[in-house]
Amino acid sequence: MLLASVILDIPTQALDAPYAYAVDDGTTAQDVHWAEVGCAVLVPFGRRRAIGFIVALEECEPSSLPEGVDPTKLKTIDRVVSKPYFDEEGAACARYVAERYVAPLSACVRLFTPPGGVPRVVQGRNGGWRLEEPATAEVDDRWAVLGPAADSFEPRKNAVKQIAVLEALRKGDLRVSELSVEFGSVSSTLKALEEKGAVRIERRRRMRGAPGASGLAAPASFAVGPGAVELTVGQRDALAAIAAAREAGRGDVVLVDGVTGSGKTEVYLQAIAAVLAEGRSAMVLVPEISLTPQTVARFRGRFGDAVAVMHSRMSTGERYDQWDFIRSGAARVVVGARSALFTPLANVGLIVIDEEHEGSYKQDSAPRYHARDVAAWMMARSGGVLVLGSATPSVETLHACATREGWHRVALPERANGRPLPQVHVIDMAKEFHAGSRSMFSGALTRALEEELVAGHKAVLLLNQRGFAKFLLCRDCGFVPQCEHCATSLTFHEQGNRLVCHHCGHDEPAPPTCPECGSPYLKKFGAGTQRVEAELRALLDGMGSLVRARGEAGPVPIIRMDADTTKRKGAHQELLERFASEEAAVLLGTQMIAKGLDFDDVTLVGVINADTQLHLPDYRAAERTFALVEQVAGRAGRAELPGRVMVQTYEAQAPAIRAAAAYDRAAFLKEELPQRKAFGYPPYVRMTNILLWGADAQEVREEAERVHDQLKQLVFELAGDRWTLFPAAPCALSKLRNTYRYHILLKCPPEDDMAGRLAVLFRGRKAHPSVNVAVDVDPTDLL
DNA sequence: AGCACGCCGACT
DNA sequence: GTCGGCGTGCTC
Repeated sequence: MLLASVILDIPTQALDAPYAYAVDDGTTAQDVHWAEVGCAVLVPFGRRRAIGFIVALEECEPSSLPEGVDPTKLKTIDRVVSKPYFDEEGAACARYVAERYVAPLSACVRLFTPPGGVPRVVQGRNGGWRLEEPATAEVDDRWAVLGPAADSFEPRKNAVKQIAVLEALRKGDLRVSELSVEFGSVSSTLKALEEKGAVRIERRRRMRGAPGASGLAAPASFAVGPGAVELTVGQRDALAAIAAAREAGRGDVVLVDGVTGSGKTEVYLQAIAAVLAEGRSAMVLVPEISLTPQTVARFRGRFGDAVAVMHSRMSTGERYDQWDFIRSGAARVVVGARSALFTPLANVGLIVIDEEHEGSYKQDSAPRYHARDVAAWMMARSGGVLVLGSATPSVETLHACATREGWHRVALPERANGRPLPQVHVIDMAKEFHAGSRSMFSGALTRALEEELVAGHKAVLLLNQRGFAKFLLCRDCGFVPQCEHCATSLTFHEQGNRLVCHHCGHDEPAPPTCPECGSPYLKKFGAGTQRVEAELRALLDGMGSLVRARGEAGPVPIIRMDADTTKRKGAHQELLERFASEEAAVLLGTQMIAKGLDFDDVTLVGVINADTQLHLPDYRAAERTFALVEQVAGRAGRAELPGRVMVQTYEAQAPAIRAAAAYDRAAFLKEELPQRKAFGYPPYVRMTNILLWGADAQEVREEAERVHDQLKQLVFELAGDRWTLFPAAPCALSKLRNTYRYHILLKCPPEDDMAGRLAVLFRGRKAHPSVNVAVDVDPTDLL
C-alpha cells in the first residue's frame, strides 16, 4: 500500500509532526492531481477535516507499517486538492530549516506554498465544512481572433464597427478589452461576427505584471557573444573561480568581494549564462530595497522572458502568476527577495546572493532562517554553486572563507571603468562644535557642496537615521514623550506637528507644554530628514556664488527620499528620475539611498552623521558603520568626474570610521575580530536568542524565568560549561505594540550543534496559554 | 487548533 | 437528580 507522510496545515506546536495516511489507488473525479510529494491534501483528522501537505510517499506492506503508525487508526486521504508545490528536495529543505532554526515544520513547509495561499477547510455552524479555494488564481483575458469565415464574410456597407474590428484583427489578435478601448462598446459587434464565423472569442491566460509587455524576447542562445564586454582581471578571476566550483560540483561557495563599481553584476550575468547553457537554472537574491526596475531590467536585458521576478511590492496576483510561470518550467532565472529561494524553480545550478552582508536576508518571524545558509544547503545538496557578492562582506562570510573548506574568496579590487575610488574625508563634528559651529553641516561639507553645485554637479547626502530620529525633551524635568504601546520614545514629525511611534504607528498631536511638569521648554532634539532639508535649503540659498551661478535656473532642487516621500507606489522611481534629469541637484535621504544608485554626475557624497547608536545591544554596530561608509562612498565619482566623500561624525577616532575612510578592511578586522573574540560574539561563538512575549508583564517575566531554569538544566546536562546561558532579561525594546518582551541569550562554540539540542526542549514543551516563545538561531539583532 | 472525555456547582 | 464549567488528552 502507498503511505503518505502529511504535515497538517495547522500551526500548532502539538501537531507539528508528520501524520501517516493511506493513499487510495486511483484518483477520484474530484482530485485535481494524483498524490505526489508537495501536494495539498484534504484529510480526515479526528472528527474533522484538515488540509495538509504530503512530504513523503512510501510503498509498504500493510503488515509492516513504520513505527508509531497504528494500523487500526490509519486513515485514507480524502482528496488531493492541489498540484505539487514542492518536490522531495523541497520537503528535505523544509526539514532542514525546521531543524536548523528550531522552527515549526508546518511553517517551513508553508514557505513553499504559492502567493495567495492554499485551499482551506472552513468549518460551518452545523458541524459541516467546506473547502475554500484561495482567492488568488489564474485570470483569463478574452481574445478576439479571426475565424474560419473571416475572408469570405462580407459585412454590410453601413456596419462600420464590424469593418473596423475586422480590419484591426487582420493585423493580429486583440484582447476584447483593447477593442473596447479603441472602438467603444463592441460586445454586440463581436457577437454578430462570431455568429457569422468571422471572429472567434478565446480565453487565454493573462500574466499580471508580465514582462512580455516590455517587448523583450528571450535570446535564442544565452551564450555570451565574443567581445561583448571587456572584463577586468578581477571579473575574469571571479568567473574562473565560479566555473571551477561548478565543475567540482560539491556546492562550493564563491565570495565575489568587489568594490562598488567593480562589475559584480556582469560576473553574475556571465556565470548565470554558463549555468543556463548547461541546462540548469539560476536564482538571484537581492535585498528588497534594491529590487528596482533597473535591477530587473539588467537581468531581463540579458535573459529576456526567461526571467521571473518575485518581490513583496508586487500584488498577490502578479506574484501568483510569476510563481506559476516558474512552476511551468518556462522560467530559467528567478530574481527576487529572500523568499524567492522557495519558488518551484527546477534544477537550480547557481544561486547568487547580492549584497550578501545585508540584514534583510534574515527573516524576522518564524521560521527565522538566513537565506545565505539555506542557499548554501541547497547548493551543497544539488552540487551547484553559491555566489555571494558584496563590497563589504559580512564578518561571518569572510571568516567562513578563511576557515571553511569549499568557501572561496575572489577580490575585485578595481572599478570596471578603471577610475580610482573617491577620497574619503572624515570630519570631526566634535571639533566643529568646539569651534563654535552649531550647524549640522560642517565647514568642509558646506564648501564642497558649494563648489560642486556651482560646477553643475550633483550631491548625495545621507542621513544615518539609526537612532537619530527627532524627539521631544523637556528642559526642565527631562521628560521624553513615550509611546503608550511600546517602550520607545516618540518621533517628532514637523508635518502636522505630531508625535509618531515608528514601531506601531501610534500617532498623537505634539503637546505644546511638558505633560509632566507643564514647562513650556519642550525642545526638539535630533534631526529628521525634514529638518535637514529645511536647513540645507537655507544653506544653499545663502550661497552667493551658487545663486549667481544658477541665475535664471533658480534654487538648486533638493530631492528628499525617506519613508514619507516614498510611501506611494512608484514614488521611489519618480524621485530618482527627477534627480537624474536635473542639472545640479542634491539627493537627501536615509539608508535607502546608500546603495544601488548609479549616477554618473554625482561628485560629492556626504554622510551627515556616520555615528551609530552605540548603547544599543548591537555587536554589529562597528561592522554596520564600516559597511555604511564604504557603500555610500561608492556612490561618488562613478564616471569621468572625480568624486569625493565627506563623512561627518562625533567619533572621528573610531576604528570603523578611520578604516572605512582609508578603504582598509584589514585594519577594521584587525580591530574588530579580537573584540568579537574577547566578548564572545560571532564568528567565534554561535548564539541563540530565546524570545518571550505576552500581554501581561509579570506572566512573561515568570515564564521567562521558568524557561531559563529549564535551559539551565538542559545546558548543564548537554554541555557542562562549554555553553554560556545568560539570565532572562527584558529586551532592549521591552514593550512593543502592547506586548512585553523578555529574552534569554545562549552562546556556544561554533562547532557545537545548538539547534538540535534545543529542539528537544522546545518541541516537547507544552505551550503557555498567554506567553509566546520563539527561538532565534543566529540572531542578527538582539533588540 | 478543535473537540471529546471527565469530574464538581446551580437549576428545570 | 441533570446541565454545564473548562482542565487534560488525542488526533495518522
